[in-house]
Amino acid sequence: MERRLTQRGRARRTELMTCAARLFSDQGFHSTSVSDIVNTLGVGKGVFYWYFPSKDDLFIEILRGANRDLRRRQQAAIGDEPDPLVRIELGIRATMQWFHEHRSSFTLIQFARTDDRFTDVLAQNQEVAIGDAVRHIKDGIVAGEIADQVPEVLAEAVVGVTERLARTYLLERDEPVTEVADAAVAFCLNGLKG
Amino acid sequence: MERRLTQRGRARRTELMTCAARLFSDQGFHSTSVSDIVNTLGVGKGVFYWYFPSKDDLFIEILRGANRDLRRRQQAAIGDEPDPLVRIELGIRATMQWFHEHRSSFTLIQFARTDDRFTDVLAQNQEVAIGDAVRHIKDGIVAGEIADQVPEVLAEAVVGVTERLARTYLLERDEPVTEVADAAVAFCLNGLKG
Amino acid sequence: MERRLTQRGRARRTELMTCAARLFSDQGFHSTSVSDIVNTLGVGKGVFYWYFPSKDDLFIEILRGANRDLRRRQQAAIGDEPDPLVRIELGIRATMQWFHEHRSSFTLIQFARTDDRFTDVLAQNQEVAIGDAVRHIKDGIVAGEIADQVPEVLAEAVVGVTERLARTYLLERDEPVTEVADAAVAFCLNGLKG
Amino acid sequence: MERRLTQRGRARRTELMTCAARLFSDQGFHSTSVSDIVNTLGVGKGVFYWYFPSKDDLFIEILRGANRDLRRRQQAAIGDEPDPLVRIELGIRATMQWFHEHRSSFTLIQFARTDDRFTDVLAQNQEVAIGDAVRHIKDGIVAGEIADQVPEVLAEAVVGVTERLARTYLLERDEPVTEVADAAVAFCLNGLKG
DNA sequence: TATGAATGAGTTTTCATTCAT
DNA sequence: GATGAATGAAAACTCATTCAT
Repeated sequence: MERRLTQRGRARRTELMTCAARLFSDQGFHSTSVSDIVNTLGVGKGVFYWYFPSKDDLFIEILRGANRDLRRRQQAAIGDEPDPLVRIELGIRATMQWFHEHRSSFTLIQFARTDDRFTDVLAQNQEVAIGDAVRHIKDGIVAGEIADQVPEVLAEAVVGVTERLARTYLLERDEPVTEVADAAVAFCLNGLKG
Repeated sequence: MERRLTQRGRARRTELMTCAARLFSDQGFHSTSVSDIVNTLGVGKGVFYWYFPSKDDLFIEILRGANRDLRRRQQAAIGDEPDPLVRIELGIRATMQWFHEHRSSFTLIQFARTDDRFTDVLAQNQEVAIGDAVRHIKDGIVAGEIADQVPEVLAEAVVGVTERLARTYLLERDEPVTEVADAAVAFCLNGLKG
Repeated sequence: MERRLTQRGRARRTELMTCAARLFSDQGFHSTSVSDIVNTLGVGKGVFYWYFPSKDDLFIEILRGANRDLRRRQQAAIGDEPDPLVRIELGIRATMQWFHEHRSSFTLIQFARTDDRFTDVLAQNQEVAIGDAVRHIKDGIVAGEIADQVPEVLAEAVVGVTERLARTYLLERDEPVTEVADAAVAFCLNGLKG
Repeated sequence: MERRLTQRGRARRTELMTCAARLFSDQGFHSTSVSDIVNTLGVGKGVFYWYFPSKDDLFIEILRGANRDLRRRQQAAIGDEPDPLVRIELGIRATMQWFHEHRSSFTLIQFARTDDRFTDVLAQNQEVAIGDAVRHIKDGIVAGEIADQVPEVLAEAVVGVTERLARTYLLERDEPVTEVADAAVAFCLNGLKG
């Protein structure tokens, strides 16, 4: 049942989501209990269930929110750039930057992939993301700048490189974003050109 | 405590590991209880704790075993091939094939990355895997066949592409291994050459 | 604290009681939360506690009201009929009719009997009801129309028949009231005459 | 999943059922928590869930067991008595005696009627019980000893009288069984003869 | 070796009630 | 009078692990 929230209510809700996202990413979804969350905020346990029907639902909302945000960032970065290859480059860089700023979200997405209850949400998100990339790649193929391969496969490859470098160098080793982005861009553009 | 096992004992142990691996990958590590495992095998709960000190330990052993197996496969595939690029190609293909044959292991590795208790084991495994790839890449750079970039970064990129394509096309969509491997190889070799 | 209510206030109060009675009888007392009640009416939770000190109190009031109503109906039906047996018959018929029109109340009374918190209220109600019947029966014995047995026991038997037939045929099978009442009357009058 | 129980296991299971039945009937089903049950027995909470999948299931088993027992008692009492009216009388007396000895079961049945989760079980039980009575009544009608009315309705009336007198005089006032049974028999036989 | 039984801390969730605005 | 927010004790249930036999 959708609840009508006051100003204060909306603030609480956001507070819960932020707090939970951090705890989930730090200790893992399963190791974070609802008690952990409400204790961290210093509120009663009922508060949680006033705003979310269940722990799972909260997690799903976090996932959805993260994806919405990432996509917004990508679109903003790409703007109305005409060259498909440049669009892809801008997309990779924006993604890298966003992962850098939202490490916790990154971890959550990784986890969500391993639990049946969340794979659906993820699948929807992925479809959109891959769809975006595919459009640019098709443009690039038409323009003769990208090898004539199945665009979707190329898109997956680009995403694979970006995510992997982000995890290893941004999350685990905390290296400078720009350099990591440079490496990803270089590898991907070469991979695409064929 | 290391236990001295009889012939039959070793068989039981393996049976437990195989069964657990399948259940973990099907339903997730957390959703699979020790009871699930022993019930599936139709044995008592004591059996489990006779062979493994804890559920975590069992999982770690599974991970270790999987990695040992994958590496063996890669090395066998590469043999003493002299050309570094071909070595990389053979490695990618062997990996793809192995993922195809051991889907469940793939899922488990994905999961292990999201839980602090297992990241250590994974890190060790990864180090070895990346180390292998790095050697080939360095050879390739020396031979002038690969762009002069940080070899480790390139290795990560290759692994990123391989894993991603494996997950999307082998696990989720069950497409023919060879084609997926072809795509991975093509993208990676281009990405490496610069 | 007795509250002085405005016109509108009394309406609200009645609305709450009616709504709660329906929910209690549909889903059971325990399975109906105060939230359910106020949500059904589309009001805030404070409203409930403005009109009733607690959920239990509300239920008790509902019980009292139902009984008051039933008794009024019986008395109206009996009027100043002189023949004791006819008085009993009219009472049975009125009761049956009332159960027919107030199924939910019937269910609530059944439930109340199983919970210590409400048995007191019920006991009082029962005493009155049995008392009424006992008077008619005594008159009947004096008039030689009813067997000379302990009047209270006979009264209980009559109530037993009436309630049972009401539950089985009115509530569970929704059969026509008159026929059910006929059957109850026939059995009871025979039972009484001895 | 059906569990294979040892001697000791079966004893525990019975112990749990007996204890729970008593607590349910003393304090009510809802007011008795699983913790109450296991604490009363001085065992851990897991024990409960080792033997029963849920609190509801336990309750259902108790209901089924009680009914099985009551019916056995009725059949034993009736034996191969040829006269239908005497059979009914013996049935009423046996029932009364059983209610006397199993007060707690009586309360439980009353409660079960008010909760949707249990009405199914009850309905099955009732069908059997009414069916038994109906057979005797039909015989009685054929023999000309019972009024020619719908047998099922008569059966319901008999049950109504028996239950009501049992509740009022055995449970609430603890009067001697034989006298209560006498009263029930007298009223019912008269009611049946018409 | 193997089994069924037992433990109990820990988890998610519910809900009657109170409170600040 | 009325609302949404907050409380927190208590409930049902889970499950890794240990133990007696």
